[in-house]
Amino acid sequence: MLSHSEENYLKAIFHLRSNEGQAVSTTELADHLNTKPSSVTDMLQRLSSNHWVDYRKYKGVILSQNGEQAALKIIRKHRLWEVFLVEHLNFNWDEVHEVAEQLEHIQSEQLTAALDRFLNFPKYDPHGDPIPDATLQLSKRTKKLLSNFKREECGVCIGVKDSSADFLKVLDRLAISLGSAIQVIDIEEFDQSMWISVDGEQKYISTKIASNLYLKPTT
Amino acid sequence: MLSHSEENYLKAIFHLRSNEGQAVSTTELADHLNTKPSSVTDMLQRLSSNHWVDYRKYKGVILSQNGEQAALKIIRKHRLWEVFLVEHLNFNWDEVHEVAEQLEHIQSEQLTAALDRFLNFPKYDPHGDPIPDATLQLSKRTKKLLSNFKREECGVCIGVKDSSADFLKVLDRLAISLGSAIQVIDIEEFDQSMWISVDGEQKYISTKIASNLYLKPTT
DNA sequence: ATCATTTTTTAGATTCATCTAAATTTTTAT
DNA sequence: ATAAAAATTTAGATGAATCTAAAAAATGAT
Repeated sequence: MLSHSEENYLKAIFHLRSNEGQAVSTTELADHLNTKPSSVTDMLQRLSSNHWVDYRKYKGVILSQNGEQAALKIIRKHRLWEVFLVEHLNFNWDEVHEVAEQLEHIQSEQLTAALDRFLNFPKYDPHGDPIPDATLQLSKRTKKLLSNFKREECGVCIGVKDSSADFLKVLDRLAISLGSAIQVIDIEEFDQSMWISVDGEQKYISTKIASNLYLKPTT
Repeated sequence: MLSHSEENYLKAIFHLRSNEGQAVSTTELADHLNTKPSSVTDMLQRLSSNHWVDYRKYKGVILSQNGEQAALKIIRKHRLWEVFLVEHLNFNWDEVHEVAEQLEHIQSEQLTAALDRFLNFPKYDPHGDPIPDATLQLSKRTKKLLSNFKREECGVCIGVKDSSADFLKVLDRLAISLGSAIQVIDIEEFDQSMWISVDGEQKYISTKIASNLYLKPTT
């Protein structure tokens, strides 16, 4: 059984290892976990001796098979709880993280399964991040251009295709930023320009804007 | 901020101090918490130095004002989560405790308040124990004779008025015991004898039985 | 290629929560 | 009232998770 702290380390390694396969460095982990490199070294040696990670002195660390499964379980719980908090307890997006950080450590397979069912097996959390399913499979994060969305579809802004200053300026004026929750309200037949809601505010955007915004679908 | 362990001690002292005002002994606590008396002494000294309890060597411990408020907060969370687990995640009564023991330590006033609202401000948990409200007031535990229940009312068996062997024998035959969930299905006009459901099983009981069974209302 | 800088590890402490074993205090039974 | 038994506390250890300071290894700039 993993301690809270061990779980947090595994999760951090998972998140930092986005750059697939690359080992994560001691300092990176220390920064991410708000701790000191020496503490990280201690913990990595312990996690390594229990085969949760593959750690080599001075060379950094990657998750073992076991470690990755454990990390995915925690991420699954974290994201399920976020869905619960937002959809059923009316939390805002910025309020969920801290609480989900605590809830993700609750140990009960039964609880996780029941929560998943209660929430109707959601595929994405409120930030648009994919939720590992019961078998810990992460659905491919399908980043889609807003212009490919249909009416009613929801997503979260995760990036831009065109990153020119001009484009960023218009996004700023429209109050569209990383993390904005966007739903397509209607699409003009005439030119495919869109009526969308951005964090609850209705806006109108041109086709060119829509075809340069990447969203993660949340529906 | 209290640690998990400190919270568990406060809760244990609260529960054991049912015998109002009486100090709780080291051994009692050790038994209840599955730990050793020496560990209890250590913890009591620490809790005492932070004014959570009033502890005197060899004389036992009682909660301070602070300590009692803290204990009530934990109990409030525990019981709210039990309601959630049973009513929304389809847990059975015997399955909730272990998980609620974990959930009760989640720190978030916002979460507790939102959960309370989501559950529609329940007054009793699934075992019939009262849930402290937002101001930590415990509603008086109204133990009622089953014979005073109306149709549809629910309760949990918490004791008997007549404790003769004859009475206990008939209860045993009817599979009614401490903790049984009872709902009144119908009451015969003729003699006030009752059709009830006991843990889901329909039973018929005499007026005399009904007037010797104490229940805690859960509705 | 070597030396300065940066990163990482080791060594030694600290705090929390627990333990066992020994000492002390309280209770109880004669 | 006093001795035996029971309960409680103290003393000394341990393991987890952290820290600071010092030592060691890797990196990178000339």
